[in-house]
Amino acid sequence: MNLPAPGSSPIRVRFAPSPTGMFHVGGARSALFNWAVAKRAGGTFVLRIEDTDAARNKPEWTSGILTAMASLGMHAEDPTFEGPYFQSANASLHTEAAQRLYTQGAAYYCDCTREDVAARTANAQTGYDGHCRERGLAYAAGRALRFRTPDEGETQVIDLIRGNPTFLNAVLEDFVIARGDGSAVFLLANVVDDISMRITHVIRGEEHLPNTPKQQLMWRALGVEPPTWAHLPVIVNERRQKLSKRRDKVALEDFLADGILPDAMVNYLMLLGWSPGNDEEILPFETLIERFDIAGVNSASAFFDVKKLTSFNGEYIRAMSTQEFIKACGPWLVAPHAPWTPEQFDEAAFAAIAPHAQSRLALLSDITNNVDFLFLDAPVDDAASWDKAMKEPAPALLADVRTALAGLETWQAEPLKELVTEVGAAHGLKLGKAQAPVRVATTGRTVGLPLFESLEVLGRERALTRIDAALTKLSA
RNA sequence: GCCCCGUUCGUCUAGCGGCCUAGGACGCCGGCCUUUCACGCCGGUAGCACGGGUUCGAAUCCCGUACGGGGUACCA
Repeated sequence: MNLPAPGSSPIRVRFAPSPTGMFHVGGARSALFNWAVAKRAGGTFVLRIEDTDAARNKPEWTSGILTAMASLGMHAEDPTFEGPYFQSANASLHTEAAQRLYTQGAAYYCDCTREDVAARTANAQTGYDGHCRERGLAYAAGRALRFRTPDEGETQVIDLIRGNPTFLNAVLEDFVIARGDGSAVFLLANVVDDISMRITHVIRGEEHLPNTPKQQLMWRALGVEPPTWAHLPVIVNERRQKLSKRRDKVALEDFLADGILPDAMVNYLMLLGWSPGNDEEILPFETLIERFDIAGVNSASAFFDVKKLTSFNGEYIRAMSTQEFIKACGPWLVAPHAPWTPEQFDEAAFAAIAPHAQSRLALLSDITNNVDFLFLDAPVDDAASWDKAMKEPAPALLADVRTALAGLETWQAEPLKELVTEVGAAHGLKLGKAQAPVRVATTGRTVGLPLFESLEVLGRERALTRIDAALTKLSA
């Protein structure tokens, strides 16, 4: 393991995800909070991949984590970013530490089987009963190493978020720190890694809080003062259960693939469990970092509200320049998202219509349906829209519009609007009603981008062809 | 069972003993604007889990209760 030179930076926070093949939004928030703490304090952000189960780990999972973090602005190129390190690379240090604890008398070997323990402790309130504590067993294959927890006193955890929870040492069982084959378990490995990387702040999910007193005991047994902890509240679904990848949508990449902008995601995630102050919520990441205080993070679990995320996204979309917006739409203008071919796509037409789309989208992925009428040979066939718009007096109106359109001098939004207004009036219809059949005939849908701007971009020829097709369909 | 954590509008939160007639944001509802749908603007709805204390005064401090969550593996 490639360790940093000592004394290089005052604060070192570590983010330690396990590679699972997907980057969870909860993990993303945790990474962001770690990152913010490191940045804010001018310290170092250390990324350590907990690849303990190397057999099940796949290299692409690790790169997936790196890619996901980079998409949110946490780049390995950043001078305050250190790593990634791999837990598996530190294995020899882990077993050394276990050895040391045994030599010191802080740990002892135990040959009890799970069944033995269960039979003896059936009615007890704590787990392991300390059966082998004083037996003086030496190491032998199959014997686990247990940490000798104190019988009295209490262990106080210094936690920036939840005050300082204290645990009675008496209820801490003598937990296993190394398996029968000599390898260290996660609990110990973590402590050894954090010590060897000189971590000063551990910010992680609250599911680790009950482990913390055990880890603190090990830090001290290893001769090092424990770090400062911060246990983040979990993120829950609408049923108040911890977000699970089996039942909930939690993959960061899924949200990005749906057209959530990374900046919007970062902004939203930073506000889950924390608030930058009284008023504004939409703030650039730099400002959020400036105001961030891990001690101000709430201790209650928070619901991941996709609606609010989406609303933020809409604001971010509207804040972009037209050029940025056009660029951001890129992925949704080609297959598999778009139903048209590259040959059918018209860059200039898209650029012309883009500003009208930008002001009304909440999700980038919605761009496809909004502009498909420009690139498909015929408007989409939407029966509901057709039935709604093509009632009487639509046929007669459409025929009149068609005739007038053919003779229109300048094919531009303003004159087009005047024309439909006039024809509509002749049929006793306000523009709101009169535009509907024209819209459905040319775009296929009852709702969409501003009609006359759309027609302008569509062009006279295609507009007339489509209206003719609609008239034919109506008379059939 | 045992241990730990939590509880302010539906949701995310502000609040850290008087500024609270509890503020903002998302959602929802209504209105304006309007070529549909949106955007934008204006307005509205709705909350301190419950019960005891402490205090001149409590959403804020303490103790219970209830309800939620997490942990309790030779998993991570």
